[in-house]
Amino acid sequence: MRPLTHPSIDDITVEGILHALSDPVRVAIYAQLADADSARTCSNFQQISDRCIPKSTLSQHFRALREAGLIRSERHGVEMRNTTRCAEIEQRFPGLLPAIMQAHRAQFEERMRGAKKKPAARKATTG
Amino acid sequence: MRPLTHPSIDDITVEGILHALSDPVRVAIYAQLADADSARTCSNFQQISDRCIPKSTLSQHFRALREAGLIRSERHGVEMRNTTRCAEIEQRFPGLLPAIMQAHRAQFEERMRGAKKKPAARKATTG
DNA sequence: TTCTAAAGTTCGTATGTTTTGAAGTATTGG
DNA sequence: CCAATACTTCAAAACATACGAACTTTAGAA
Repeated sequence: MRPLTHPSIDDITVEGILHALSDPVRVAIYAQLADADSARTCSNFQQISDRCIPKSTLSQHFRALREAGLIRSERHGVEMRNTTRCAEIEQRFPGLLPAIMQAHRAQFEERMRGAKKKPAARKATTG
Repeated sequence: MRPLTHPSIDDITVEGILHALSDPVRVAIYAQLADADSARTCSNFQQISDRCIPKSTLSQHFRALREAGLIRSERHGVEMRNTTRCAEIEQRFPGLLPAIMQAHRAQFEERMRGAKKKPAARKATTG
């Protein structure tokens, strides 16, 4: 088992952050970590999530977040505790994470509202 | 040539925006479009960019931006004029794009400063 | 110590996405 | 109609992602 690598704060990139958070599962994990202190471990998140995501897939998602510099992972006994690096990132890219998470919350709430009335609606303009 | 499709404002997602802007070429295109009114066409951007990016690749990048809802493309004669949809997006996800573009600028300026002194420096903590 | 369970990680493969040269499509001007 | 311009589409290779199976690490029990 290769040792966990975390990028130094200076090696964290905007592109890396955006790519990591452009996945619905990863942004949900990150939101859980940032929001409360719940879902700190891999299986903790697996239990909480409504969708059934395999362990191996979740492990890769945590790795992606870690290598993008968004979270820090530490082994505690048999489990892996994950925490956000939001304070560091806030210093390097002020306002970035709050704006993304705010937009994410807004979208989530909008979907909740939409789910009550119209089960599925698609639209697209042409030209 | 299939007609251009632009998502309606309600179908634009945070994940889609983040994914589109997680590519260095696309975020550079978007920055050009948002910043000045330069680089509005595909070949216009090709001339401005320092890297040599094939036309077909650029075309795909413009498509990705368009389908994420970030830009609007209109044919004017033989060329394609691209404009940002930032006003619409600002209404739907307030603060998101400004924060991303601000972080992008900060990173760009930092790279410019770094390029003068240390040509290449990598660091990573372990554990 | 050895066994077993729990929590993650890694590997291999199937599947999906991205890049790019070559060929194709609109549009304009001669 | 023909040539030039400015893209777009296609197809194949390169690269990335998902997930089951097998593996590693740690803790606690026997």
